[in-house]
Amino acid sequence: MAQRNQLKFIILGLLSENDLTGYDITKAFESDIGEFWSANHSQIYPLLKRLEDEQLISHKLEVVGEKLEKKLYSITQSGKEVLRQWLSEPTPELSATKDEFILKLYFIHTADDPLLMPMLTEQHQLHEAKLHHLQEQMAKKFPDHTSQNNLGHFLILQHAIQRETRYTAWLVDLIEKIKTD
Amino acid sequence: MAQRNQLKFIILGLLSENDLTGYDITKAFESDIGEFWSANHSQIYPLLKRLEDEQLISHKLEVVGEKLEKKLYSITQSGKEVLRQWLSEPTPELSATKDEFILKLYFIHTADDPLLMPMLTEQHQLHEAKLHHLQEQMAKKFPDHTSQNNLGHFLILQHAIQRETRYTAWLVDLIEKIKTD
DNA sequence: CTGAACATGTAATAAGTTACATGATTCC
DNA sequence: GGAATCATGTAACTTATTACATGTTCAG
Repeated sequence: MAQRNQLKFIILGLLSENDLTGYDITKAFESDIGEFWSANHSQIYPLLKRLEDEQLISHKLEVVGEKLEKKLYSITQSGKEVLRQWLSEPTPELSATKDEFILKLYFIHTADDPLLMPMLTEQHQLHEAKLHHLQEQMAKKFPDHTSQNNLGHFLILQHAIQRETRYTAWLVDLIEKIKTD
Repeated sequence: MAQRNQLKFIILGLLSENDLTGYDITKAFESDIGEFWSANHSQIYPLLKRLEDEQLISHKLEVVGEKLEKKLYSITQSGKEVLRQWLSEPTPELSATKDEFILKLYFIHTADDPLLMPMLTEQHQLHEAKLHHLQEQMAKKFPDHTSQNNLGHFLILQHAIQRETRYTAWLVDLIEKIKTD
């Protein structure tokens, strides 16, 4: 997808919370934010340079040990404004979901197709695992069931848990129905 | 996204049901399949050529009126095999959802942020409209509430309706909760 | 001392969007 | 006759993935 550079805003958003290195940002996509967005380091490092050229962020060097230099990035005032502008803009596009399993399902025409049941059980396992993972994240990040200063993060976890609960239940129903055919 | 060419399989899948022109395929992404995938004609026409080079599809010319030539594409035996192979492969990747609103929400930290409520009401409208649209589609495509020879299409519509119902309910809850704060 | 994790980059390629470009047919 | 829709293509650019490439630090 060549959509209008959402990654740029994610980086600004993350830097608005903490100063981070490119590596830290890469890691963020493997945990927290990875629940609902992805990016590789090979995309992140060049973009950090570009954002610095645009003066939305700046960096200072931190030396670790003998010689390893880390670039610790901070958001600038201008960067904060760009971030806030993005947040305040309408978000009128409901992008297509692009779930490969759903795509495949579209091309299964009858309940007796031998490919159907394996597909359903595979997805059931995957979504149940995802659900458990999300529930663990929720328990870990919000142990007292309140959002504190992280309302957004709390809400999207809650939302994702609801989504996966619903997805899993749909698959279970379907598996039952097709079994008893 | 440079994911492993799902569009290729969508085209093969569509052509396995009917012979179609590039224009027909483009239109399919604006209706049916557009609920859960998107593609532009500028991506479709070159890919049709490539798939023909790979001998997965072939075309014959149909002349309409005086001189307009349409290319009506058909799937080949080899194409059918490639499609079936794709369908039978595991689908172990739960791709990140990439919902821009969810992304923005992540960076809203407190319930009293003035940006929050407008975001929620905007999304509520969008998702409610989407839900209605899906319900209409369902009523139109499956008026007798059975899937006939289109199980897959029926199921993904059902799934999408459940998803949007859940999404809308979550937003309504949230709006209520924040209002009475 | 060694392997895992930290840390940063580039290159090649693929996928996707937006804009440019043209012409025919059908319906009113 | 004119507008909407049908029909097909290319060009320029951006975004994203995979692979290549290198070196440091820390924990056991």
